[in-house]
Amino acid sequence: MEPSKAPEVFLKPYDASDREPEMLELWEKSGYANPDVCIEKGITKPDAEAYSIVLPPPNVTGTLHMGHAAMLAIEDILIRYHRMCGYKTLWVPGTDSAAIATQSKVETDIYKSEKKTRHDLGREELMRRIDAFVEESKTTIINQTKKMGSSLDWSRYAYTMDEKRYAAVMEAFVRMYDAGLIYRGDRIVNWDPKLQTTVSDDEIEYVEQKDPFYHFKYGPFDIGTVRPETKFGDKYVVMHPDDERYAEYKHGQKIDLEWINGPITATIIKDEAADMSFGSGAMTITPAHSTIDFEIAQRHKLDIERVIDDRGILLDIAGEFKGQHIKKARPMIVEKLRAKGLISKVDEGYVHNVATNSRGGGIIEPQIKRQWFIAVNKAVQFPDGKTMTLKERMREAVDSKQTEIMPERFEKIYYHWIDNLRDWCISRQIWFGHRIPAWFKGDEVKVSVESPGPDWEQDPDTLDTWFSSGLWTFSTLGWPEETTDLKTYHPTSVLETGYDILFFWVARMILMSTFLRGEVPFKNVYLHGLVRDGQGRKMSKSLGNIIDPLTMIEKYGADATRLSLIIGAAPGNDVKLSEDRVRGYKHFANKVWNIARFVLENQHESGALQFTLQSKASGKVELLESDRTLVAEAQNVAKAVSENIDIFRLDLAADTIYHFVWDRFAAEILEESKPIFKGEDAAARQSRAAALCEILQISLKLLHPFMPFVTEAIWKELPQKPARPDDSGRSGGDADLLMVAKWPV
RNA sequence: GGGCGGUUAGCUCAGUUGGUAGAGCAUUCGAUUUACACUCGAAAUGUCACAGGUUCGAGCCCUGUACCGCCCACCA
Repeated sequence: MEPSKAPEVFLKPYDASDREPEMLELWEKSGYANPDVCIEKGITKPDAEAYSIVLPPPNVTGTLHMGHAAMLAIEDILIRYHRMCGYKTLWVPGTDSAAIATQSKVETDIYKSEKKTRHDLGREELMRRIDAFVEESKTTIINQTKKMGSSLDWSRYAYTMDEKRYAAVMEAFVRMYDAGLIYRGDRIVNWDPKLQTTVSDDEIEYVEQKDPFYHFKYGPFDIGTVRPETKFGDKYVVMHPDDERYAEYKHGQKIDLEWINGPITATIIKDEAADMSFGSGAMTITPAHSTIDFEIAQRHKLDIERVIDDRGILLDIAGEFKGQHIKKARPMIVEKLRAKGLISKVDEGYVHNVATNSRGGGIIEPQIKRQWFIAVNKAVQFPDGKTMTLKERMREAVDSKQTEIMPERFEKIYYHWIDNLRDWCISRQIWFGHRIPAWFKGDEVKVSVESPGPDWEQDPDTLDTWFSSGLWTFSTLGWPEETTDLKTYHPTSVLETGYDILFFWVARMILMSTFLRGEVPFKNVYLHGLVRDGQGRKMSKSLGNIIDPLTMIEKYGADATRLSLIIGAAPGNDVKLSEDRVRGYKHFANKVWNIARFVLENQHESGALQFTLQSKASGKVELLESDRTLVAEAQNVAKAVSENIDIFRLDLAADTIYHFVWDRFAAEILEESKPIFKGEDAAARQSRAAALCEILQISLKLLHPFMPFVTEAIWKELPQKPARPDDSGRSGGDADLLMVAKWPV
């Protein structure tokens, strides 16, 4: 008996760079990433359960890095698995404007090439430049995203600054304002003197710094500071009420003393904020430039006076130092105090944390400013009738398990964040972003989407980028319109993202969704780890240890790149990635390819692949007992893989199928088959060939979510697509593309 | 200062309700035409950080210690 030939493509090793673009085109043409198409073609039942993920939108102006690649791989696995299982499956793509980052990038570029600042250009011109930059660079990230094999529904693409999302942001602001959740007030905020804008608490990064720590004689007290330049206005001495060292001083008592610019009268304040164990236990306060001092001042209704302006220049109160920049003034002030004999001691090398703007900004200077805030401690009524504060609601969402965070340990971190949450400052003084729908006329303020009249001026500020991001799960689905998409796909099934943005984003989406829709934005939060280099270091340009996903895709294929990010990556744990790892999985792709070749070369024994799944129904060929056992084994693997995916253990799922395919199917089952095919027993040959076909199919399906390209490429070469054994959910038999074939469980 | 995670083979890591220590990569030796050299087979390597405790039995549970990493925090 002559062996039938496998299709000729199998005579060469699998070439990912050759086949992947072809598969991408097949998928794109099919439209199967769009659930509406799947329903139309009878692949998905119209009343099937929905499964949806909204892609955390990458920065429009960025390029794809391994973190994105990991995110795309994980989400695509979940999506492809559920699509194959028959769910009405939607994965919504989008990009983010990343306001501050984008604006400062464009500003920097302009300054480099033209020596012009944004003020030279003006607001309109800068916006034009930014739009042009965004337009140019967004195709880059979109194309790179596609190369990973991400089965996103591009017909639903959203951009945070597009018309619909913009409208959603305006609507959200107005509704929250009307509900009394958004207010405008003078409060102490984080001011970035470099970027000239406020920054939210979460965007602050503490950087360790070494500075001299000065001890001053402040009347009878010893006070310390690293910032002498803020001390001009200090006229209150604060100490703990229980501090026995200062028992003789009474709250409110006045003391005359000599200070930087002459004699002043200081007032004693007893407050528990003073730490008895730190230094002398006594401190002076600068309420206008320190959050804690501001709070003390408010508690005791003390005077609050600004010392430093928005650019870091000393004000009138500094006397002879007025007009100086704080950096330059500091040594001069120290010198003067020293000359007056007011310095008692200097500790060089005092290590402390300095607040900086994590978005490439400067050192934060707390300032009192009139800004827009979201009140997190104010009780309001939610759409579902509940009345509570935002904080309480955010806690409840997770506490009640409406939203489950995985790995579970992150729930604690989430609670901790909420408990320490203060009112959220949402206005920014940068130009690129969503405008605040507030209108001013003299002292009057009106909040509305449209201008109230010709003589009203719009608030020049823009919104914190996370305000719009908070709406993302539902603004992408059409909110505020009550669209079919919104009803079908919200709350979304899973929010999958890196653990580093749990606070920035996840918590804010819960806030926005519960308030504006009365429901959580997602049922599950799955947090993946960070991708690091082979030695566990962060990937960075300066270390030169960046592994570029696109390079890996070119060299080893997207399938290999995906697997390298999945296998061995336990939920929430960082992944250490090396090129060797990616290479190893390329070998695996080729292995699968050759398994298919071997099976196809022997298919003549069973009268073509179509036999396999039909055999039971038609009764044409009876599998031998031993072969039935082998098929059952593959089916058990399918069960194990499914169970692991269901609990987000993609690493274990991938590991299971990997080892079954290589160590069991290829190494043992195929090897054992060789003598059978050489043998004289025709029934045994036929039965074995049929079993191998069956196992191959199961394997391809199980592998497909993890390595969609090579499996789809093999599927395409199957001489005859296997017909489906049953039609639960789909009318067209097993599909033309593996992407929508029925999951084998 | 508070919290979280980690410590298992040379390297990177699994080990899911406690039951004789595992994988990949790397190393060494060997093989080869009914798939695959992007292959196959075999070998070697471990006081599971340390010290106690619970248990018939602990990598796993409890207590403590050490080191590494991360997050949070307004010590002036």
